[in-house]
Order: sequence, then structure tokens, then C-alpha cells
Amino acid sequence: MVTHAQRSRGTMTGTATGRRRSTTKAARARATLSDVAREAGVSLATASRALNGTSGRAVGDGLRERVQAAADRLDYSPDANAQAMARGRTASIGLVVHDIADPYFSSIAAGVTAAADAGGYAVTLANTQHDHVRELHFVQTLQSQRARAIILAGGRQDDDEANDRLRAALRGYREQGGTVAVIGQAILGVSTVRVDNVGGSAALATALHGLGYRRFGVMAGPQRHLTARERTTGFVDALARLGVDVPPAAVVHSEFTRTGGNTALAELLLRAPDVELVFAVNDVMAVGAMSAARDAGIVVPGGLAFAGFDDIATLHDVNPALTTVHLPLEEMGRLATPLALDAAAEPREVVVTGEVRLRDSTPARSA
Amino acid sequence: MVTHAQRSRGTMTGTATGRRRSTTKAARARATLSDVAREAGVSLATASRALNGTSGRAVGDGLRERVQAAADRLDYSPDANAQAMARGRTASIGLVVHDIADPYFSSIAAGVTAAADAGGYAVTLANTQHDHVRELHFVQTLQSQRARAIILAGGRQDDDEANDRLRAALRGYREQGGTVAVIGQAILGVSTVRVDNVGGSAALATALHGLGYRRFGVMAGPQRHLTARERTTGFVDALARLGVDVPPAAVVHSEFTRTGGNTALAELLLRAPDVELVFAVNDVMAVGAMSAARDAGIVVPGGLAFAGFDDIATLHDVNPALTTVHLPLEEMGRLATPLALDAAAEPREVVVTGEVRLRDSTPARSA
DNA sequence: TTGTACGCGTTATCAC
DNA sequence: GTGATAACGCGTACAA
Repeated sequence: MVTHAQRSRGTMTGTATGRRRSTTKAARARATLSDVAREAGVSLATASRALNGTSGRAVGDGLRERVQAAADRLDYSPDANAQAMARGRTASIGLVVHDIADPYFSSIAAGVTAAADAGGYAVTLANTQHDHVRELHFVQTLQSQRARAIILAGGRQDDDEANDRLRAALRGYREQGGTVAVIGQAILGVSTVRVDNVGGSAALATALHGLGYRRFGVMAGPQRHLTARERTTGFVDALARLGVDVPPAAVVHSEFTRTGGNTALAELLLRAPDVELVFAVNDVMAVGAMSAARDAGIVVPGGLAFAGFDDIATLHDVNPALTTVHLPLEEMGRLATPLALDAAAEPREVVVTGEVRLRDSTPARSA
Repeated sequence: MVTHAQRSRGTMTGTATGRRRSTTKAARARATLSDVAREAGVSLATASRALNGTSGRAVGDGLRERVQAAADRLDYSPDANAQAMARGRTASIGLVVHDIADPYFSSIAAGVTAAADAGGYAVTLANTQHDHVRELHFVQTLQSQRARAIILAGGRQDDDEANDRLRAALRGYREQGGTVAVIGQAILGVSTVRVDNVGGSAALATALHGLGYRRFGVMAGPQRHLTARERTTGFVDALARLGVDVPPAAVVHSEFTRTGGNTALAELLLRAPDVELVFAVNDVMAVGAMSAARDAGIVVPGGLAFAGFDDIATLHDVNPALTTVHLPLEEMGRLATPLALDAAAEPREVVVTGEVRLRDSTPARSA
């Protein structure tokens, strides 16, 4: 089935180069644009123009069809790498996430791929696994690949050294013509889809206060995690403005994950036994904590109410339904794409505001 | 801050080519390998060898360091596209999924990125959104990019035309030196991580039968969806072997999604009011159906028990905990990567068997 | 409208 | 061990 096409190549300068691919037996020589041109009986330039409108204007209808036919016949597939070299730019954008398995990021990725696809871009996915070094490394790799733009998704850490390093890497990338956008905090000096974590958690706090809750506990996530921190302070400060105090003892730190919420609940209950409602800075923590509460024999939401943040779609069917702050994750990815592609000198900022979704996990406490 | 480096380039053939990037103001000329070579006072060849061991043997220690220093000084970033051209191969693998926002695929993606990263490969993500045409298009795009390998994740459809087209596209890709692996069914003639859906659902059926259940309903997913079909028949056939009949009326078809499970429950209960347990062919459908049951005033699992398939991590905290068949999704992605990279002539097959996880949604019915 | 010829940045082959 | 130099496949001024 596999045929070894044996044919001369190009206009020939002299040495009949045996292709290096001759080592493997399964590979048939790729048809190049020169092959197509020769097959169609036109020049290389004409073939190029016929297959992608650009350059010196249009091509005669007859020729265009001949070239197209030849290309089809030879199963011609343009070499994107060669095109990238010749054009000086690629059609791919890099997406850097902390953990693609996390529904937060996979939703964003869905938005990015949709927008990229619509714009004719390919997406290179980089999964840092929460590792700063790896993140830096990916930026360099994407720069090597001459990715046209990079989208950095996910909140930043309070880590000056890491941030500085990243800023430097991004500066290098941008100086070489790349453009960048971040989803999270606007602290990198580039265009940002900023999540209004403070506003969202404040709105949530206010709504819960309106429901009659007064004694709150907070599962605040990692200390240096900016998103976690913003959501915590937004929540606590809003309550303070309402005259409700959240004692430091009722704020416990843990990982940003399901496990973090699950294991930290015990500590919270130990330090603040009288809380009525636990606000976890993201949904998965909230759900993990809810499970821990049940395992401890606590009735949910009767004995203890729970609220989260993000509104992860996969979690819509937990029982009781989780009160949370809805974030348009997929749209955030979609929004970030043109932002990343935009070469504007001044960084732009798009603010995404969450929307409070009151559900069964926080019933009114009017009684 | 941005400096316009004004320097001559290369050994110069004559025309002092003004770089095309001179139009934008923000871009600084990229340092090329020639620049590094000149800066270090060595030849291009030596510079190339110094920076990546290959080609004509080693480089003297002194020179190697000088080149490295020059590269650092100039902020040299190798052009992956140029390397790809010169080497005749890239270091990126394409991952094609139906929906990256689906936890099933995002977990697989996590496994693929981890394995790819370890092997020094970049991952290009393509999201088909369940569109055959788009899937085909992505294979061609990846071929254009000369991706070294392609991983097709996700079950196939019973659609000869679409499958044939895909097979043809893959054949073209492979003839040009690419390698392919599929996660799902082994019907494409390429290496496959095959999910033993039949065995998994059969084991589940047996276990549930052992728990005392006798009247089953099945939310069977889309008619032509092979994964859905395999899980359905595996389940039904195993019960038949145990002497339990699942009447056709108790098998309802719907979408493979949460919504599919949610909306189809009513129909199932209408057609088979006496079922004790509903097996949905994946977890999200099961959870959606569970919600629908609750909304209909049915007690879960007392009034109706539920089981799913996949064991999606994000769903671990639904209440009651969902009985399901555990699939090592991330590992499946990890396994698929070397399989995809392998250029073996004969397609290989790795079988992944699910593991039954009995949980609270299907309590023993010994009474 | 079409063709010629050069350059894109790198690797690899061959002499030295 | 090191240095010329020919590819790699394509886009595009420039000339015709």
C-alpha cells in the first residue's frame, strides 16, 4: 500500500540528495510546493499565490485551478514550519494553566480553544502543575516556537522573586514580537482579564448576611495565593462593614483543593465551634468540606451551611446545591484570546464580575 | 526601554536587508544563531553544536563556554520552526479531544501533558466540540504542523462514512512519517488504548446483582456512540447471563451529558415504573438523573438507586456517593503518549479495565 | 498576471 | 575539533 515515490526534486542544483527519511520504510516523500508547481507547470511563486491568495495579487482562474488540482493530486500539505519561517510569524497561541484537570482551567481552555479556532489559530497547551519553574520554562519554550501570543491562566502567587522572573521572561517574549494576556490578577504588566474576587466575595457575604447568618468561618486557602487571599479579604471586609466580625480563629488556611477543604474542616470547627456557615474560597474546597462535615455527623445545611466560589458546572448536582459566586469561565477564556492577540502598547484590562448564586446549601436563617 | 539594535547581519551577500519587523516600534531584532556565532567568534556550525550536542561530535570546552556566554548575552532563543525544518521533525504532539471542558477529557489531557513534558514534547490541543468535520480538519492542521504524533482521545461513533474519512486522513498523516494512537475503540487501525467498556459494565452489573437488585433501567446514551453502546450491552448481557432480563422499554437513549441524564429520567420511569436501579453509561448522566429523581420527589437511593461509569474525581462528593466503574483517566493519557510516539509498523493495543466501586448510591438490597 | 531569485534560521555533510 | 556550505520548504520583492 505504501508506495516509494521515486522522483527528482526541485530545479536541482546538482547533488541529487537522497532524502534522509530513506531510513524508515513506511514514509513516503512529502509533496512540496515545488512538486505542485512542477506538476501544474507553473512557477513556485504562482503556486504559492494560487494556494494562499497573498503576495503579488491574484492568479489567473485557469492557473489557480490547475494548481489546486495538482495539489490535490499530490496530496499536498503545506509545511507550517516553513511558512512560519518565511512569514516570520506563526498561527499558534500558547495557553499556560496550572492544572488542566481542574475544571476551572479546563473550562477556560474550552473558551480559549473555541476563540482560537475561530481565528484560525492552533493552541499549544502547557500544564505547569503549579510549578513556577515549569511555568517559566514553558514561556521560553513558547518563545522558541515563536507562538504568536501567550495566555497565562490562573491566579498569581505572592512571591516577588517568582513574579519578577516571570515578568522578565514575558518582557523578553514581548520584545521579540509576542503578545501576552493573563487571566487572574493584573500584576504582570500585561493585558489582563481580571477577576473581581473582592467584589464577588463581598457580594456573597452581603447576601448571606441578608439571609440571617452572623457567625462565619472561612476556609481561606493557601496564604500566598492571591486569588484565595482576595476572596478571603473581600468576604471578611464586607462583613466588617455590616458590623459582623470574623475572628482570626475562624479563618483557616489549607490547600486550594478538595483535599484542602476536606482536611481543614476539623481544624476550623475546633477553633470556632459556633460557626453557622463556612465560606470556602472555591467550590471544590467547599464540597470537600461538606463531605467532611457529613462524615463528622453534622447535618448539612441544617447544622452547618456552606458556600463556595466559581460555580463549577460539574458540581451543579451536589446535594444540597451549593451556594456560590458564578464565574463565566469559558467566556473568560474567550475574552482573553483577542486580548492576548492584541499588540497594543498599553496593557488593557477586562474585569469579570462574579454573580452570587444562592442555593440550598445556605437556606435562609430567618427563624 | 526598547532599544533598536542596529547591526549588520550574517556574512552579507550584498543587499542589506532591512528587517521586515522595522514597521512595528516595539520589537527588537531577534538574536539568531549567526549572531551568537559572530559574538563568540566561532563558526555557525560550532555554535550550533555547542548549544545542542548533536551533529559532528563534541566542541572544545573553551569554545562551548564562549558560545554559551554569547548566547546568554544576546538573549538567544533558538527558533523551533527553523530547527524543525532543518531536522525534518518537530517536538510536538497533537491531542484531539471532543470537549476539553469535560472532566473525562481534561483528565486524559493531564496525563498526556505530563508524559509529553517528561519526554520533551509540546502538546497542541485540538477541541473538536463533537464535530467530525472539525476533527478531520484538525488532523490535517496537525499534519501541516508536522506534529510528530497525534493522540485521538474519546470514543468513536458508529458512522462508517466519518470513520472512513478519518482513517484516510490518518493514513495520509502516517505515510508522511507521523504516528498515531487512539484512546477508545480499536477500530481505526492504529495503536489504541482500548477501554474495556464491556468488561467494566459487566462487572458492575454482576456486583449490583450480588447486592440484590433485580429490576434495572439503563440510560444508554446516544444510539451510535460506541462507548455508550458497549457499556449498555456489557451491562445488559451480563444480567442476562445471570438470568435477569432488562426489557427494551427500560433502556432509554439520550445525550451523553448531564442534561441527557437529567431529562431522560422521566421517560425511563414512565416506560419502566418498577425499576430499582438506574445505570447511566457515564457519571455525569447518572448525577443528572439523580437530581431529576430528587426533583420528582423520589428518595435516593431508598426509592431509586443509581450507578454510573468513569469515576470522575470532581464527582466524588456527590451525595449519596455514586457507585461507578473507575477508569484511570490520567494514566490512560500517560499510556497513550509512548504508544502514539512509537513508529512500530504493527498497531499495538493496551487494554484498560475499569474497576467497580460500590458506594452509597446502591446500598445492599438484602431485605 | 507570471516568473526569478533571495532570504528566513537551523542542521548536517563534508572537507580541513 | 572546527569551519564552509548546501539543503529544508516557503513567501515575496523585484523584474518581466
